[in-house]
Order: sequence, then C-alpha cells, then structure tokens
Amino acid sequence: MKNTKEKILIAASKLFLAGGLSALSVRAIARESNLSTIGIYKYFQGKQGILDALYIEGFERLLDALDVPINIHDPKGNIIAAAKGYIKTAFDYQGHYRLIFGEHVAEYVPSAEAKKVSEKAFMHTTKIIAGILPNDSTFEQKQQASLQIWSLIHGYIGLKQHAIADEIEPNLWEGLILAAVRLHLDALEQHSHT
Amino acid sequence: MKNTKEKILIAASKLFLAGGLSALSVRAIARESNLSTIGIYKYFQGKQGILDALYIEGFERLLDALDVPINIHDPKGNIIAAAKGYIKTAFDYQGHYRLIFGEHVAEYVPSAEAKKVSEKAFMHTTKIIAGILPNDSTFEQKQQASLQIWSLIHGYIGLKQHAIADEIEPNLWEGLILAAVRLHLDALEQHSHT
DNA sequence: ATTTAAAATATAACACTGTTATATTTTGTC
DNA sequence: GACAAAATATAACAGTGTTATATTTTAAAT
Repeated sequence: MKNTKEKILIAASKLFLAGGLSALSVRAIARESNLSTIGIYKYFQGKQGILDALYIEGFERLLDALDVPINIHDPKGNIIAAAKGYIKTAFDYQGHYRLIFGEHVAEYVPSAEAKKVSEKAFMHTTKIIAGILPNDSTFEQKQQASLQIWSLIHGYIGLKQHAIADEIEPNLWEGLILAAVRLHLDALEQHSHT
Repeated sequence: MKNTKEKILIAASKLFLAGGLSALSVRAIARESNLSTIGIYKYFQGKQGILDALYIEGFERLLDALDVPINIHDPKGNIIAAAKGYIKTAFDYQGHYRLIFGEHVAEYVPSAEAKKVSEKAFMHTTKIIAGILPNDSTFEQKQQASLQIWSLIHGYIGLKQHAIADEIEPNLWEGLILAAVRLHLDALEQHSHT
C-alpha cells in the first residue's frame, strides 16, 4: 500500500531513468502517478524537492559502489575496485550523475541533506585513498590525494559525454580511466614516500 | 552600425555573462537588444543557435588560453602555462564553461561547427602534451596522454562547482590543480621512457 | 450514525518559456 | 509613387513550475 509521496517518487524515478531531466515535468510526474501535481508541492515542496530526492538517490548509488570490501594487503586494488564501481554507476545512471554534478539545471540548488551525502562520499574516498599513503599523512594530505583521483575519474566521465568523445570507442573508456588512475596512484605513492 | 544579428548576439552575451543560462530567455534577449524575439529565429534558427554562438565564443576563449608561446626546451612549462590559461578562462567564464561541458541544458545539442571547435582544442592539447613524450610516440599515445591531463583539470573544475568544494578555500584551487597536473606529467614522462 | 472540521487532492489560473502564425512596417526596385 | 519583398512587431500557441480556488476524502466529535 503505497502512500502518495512514494507514488510520486516512484513515478519521478521511472521517468527520470527513461528520459532524463527533460522527461521530468510536474505534469508528466502527475500523469505517471495518476495523481494531480499538487502532491509534488505538498510532499516535496515543489520540483526542487523531486530533484533533491533523485540527487540523494543517485549519490547513494555511488556510495554503494564505493563500499568495496577492504583488503588491507592491497590498497591499490581497493581503490581500483572502488573506481570501477563508481565508473559503472556513473555510466549506468547517467541522468543521476548529471544531476549531481551538472551545473544545477533549472536553478536546482541541492538541499543541506543532499550536501551531507556528498560529504560522506568524500570522507569515504579519502579513507580508501589513505591506504596508499604513509601512516603519518595528515588528513589534509589524504583529502588532497582523494580529490586528485576523484577529479581524474570525474573528468573522464565528464569528457565522455562531450563532443570530443566521438573520437574514442565507447567501450574503451573504462580501461582508459583505470589506466590513468593507476598511473596517478603510482605517482602519489612514489611522491609521498620521498 | 551594428546589424540585427550582432545586436542580438551582443545582448545575449551580456545577459549570459551577468546571469548565466537562466537569464537568457528569448524575451530577455529581445528586451536587452530593443528588438522583438523574431530575429532570434531568423538569424539564429532559434535559441539553440544562440547557445551555439555562445558555446563557440567560450571555446574560442579556451583555445586562445591554450595558445601559449612554445619553448622547446621546457615542454612541461608549456603544458603548465597552457593549463594555467585554461583554468583561469574556465573560472572567469563559468557560464560558458558550463555550457560547453554541462549536460546540454534545455536539450541544447551542439552544432557541427561547435563540435569542430572542440576537436581543434583536443588537437592543440595533444600537440602540447607531445612535448613530454618520446619522439616515436604514436598519435594515439599522445591523444591518450592529452586526455589524461585534460580529464584531470576538467575534473577539478567540475568538482570546484560542487557541494564538496565548500571544504576547500576557493583561492587554493588553481594551485591544487597545477600540483596534480605536475605529478601526473612526471608520471607520464617516467612511464613513457620505460 | 450524523455532523463538522481538517486534510488531501483535483482543477483552474497565473506568469513564465520557446516557437510559430499573423499583422505591420521598412526597404528596395521599377 | 506604386508595388513587392524583406524585416520586424505583435499575437497566439502549447508547454513549464507554481499558487489559488474548488472539491473530495478522511478524521474527529457528538
């Protein structure tokens, strides 16, 4: 027995997965859920709330992907496994990924709750990356290393959706990203032990 | 004596620089240029054409930034100089950068002409990066190296606009990006000479 | 069970969007 | 000056997110 809020969110998720943001008008959501648009305002405070729910939904998927089993003898393998999951999720849930990292279409401003999930992801990646750094590394050093790897992956994902991506075979991207990540991890490891 | 097309483009650029995409309705452009909206359709085939012109405008600024003087004795310096220019332009022209690399808001699809400018940039970065690779590197190897550096920078720029960016001082970003780029260049150089 | 009030929901209306249709003005040619 | 073509203004259309108003449903009180 689904209540109205759930019905609306299920309808929104379905539309979003199938057609991205442009499929997500309040009337489309209303039609898909066999309700009128008013519930969107009552339960989600408007369309921003719908986008927020989808943002959080997408980020939680990313977090799940980052939640790899930790093998303390193979820190690099942990990072690579997390990267693989992240990349796969980003590609499988493009709409969500774009919502999270796109430039806030239609003036969507993430809520405090949405930001909290972001911070959680950064903490998590920082922890995983710490595995290749010396034990006495500062939190800031760990954070910077994490940001470097994250930027590298995120940059590739962003460029994959760009016009220049036409010049590279679609099935090659994961391999290319992981190669670049491995190279950078080597460099980070080497650099931090000198 | 500006003709109608120029008037419209000047008005659009002004609005875009000041207020980004949300400031760029066809009626706002009409008001700013003291014309009606019809010229947008006659001269630009609609709003897509306006976005295209701004996309090309932004990309040409990026290209200019990449057009650094080449010192053949300091290939890394060349790359760093180009990276600095790219980063500065991306930060100074955020709206344009978002338009180029954002997920095509309002169903904006770049024209063939816009894509051509993108390819030009990729060729240019590939040429600059070649400076640190062995002379017998294949074009593909050069392209991959270029994509790695571009992804790293692009990723940082993208994450700067994200919620997690709140955790890092705004004026530190350029330094962080350049440090990561240097590290990766070192790694590329070392890796390609083994 | 009935009545009343509160809550939920539907529908209508608003101001905005990009676009096309129609009307009007301007420009160019003879 | 008359006429035609081109340019431009204005009106209208179907869509957007949102709020206002109307209606229905649910819950509480008697």
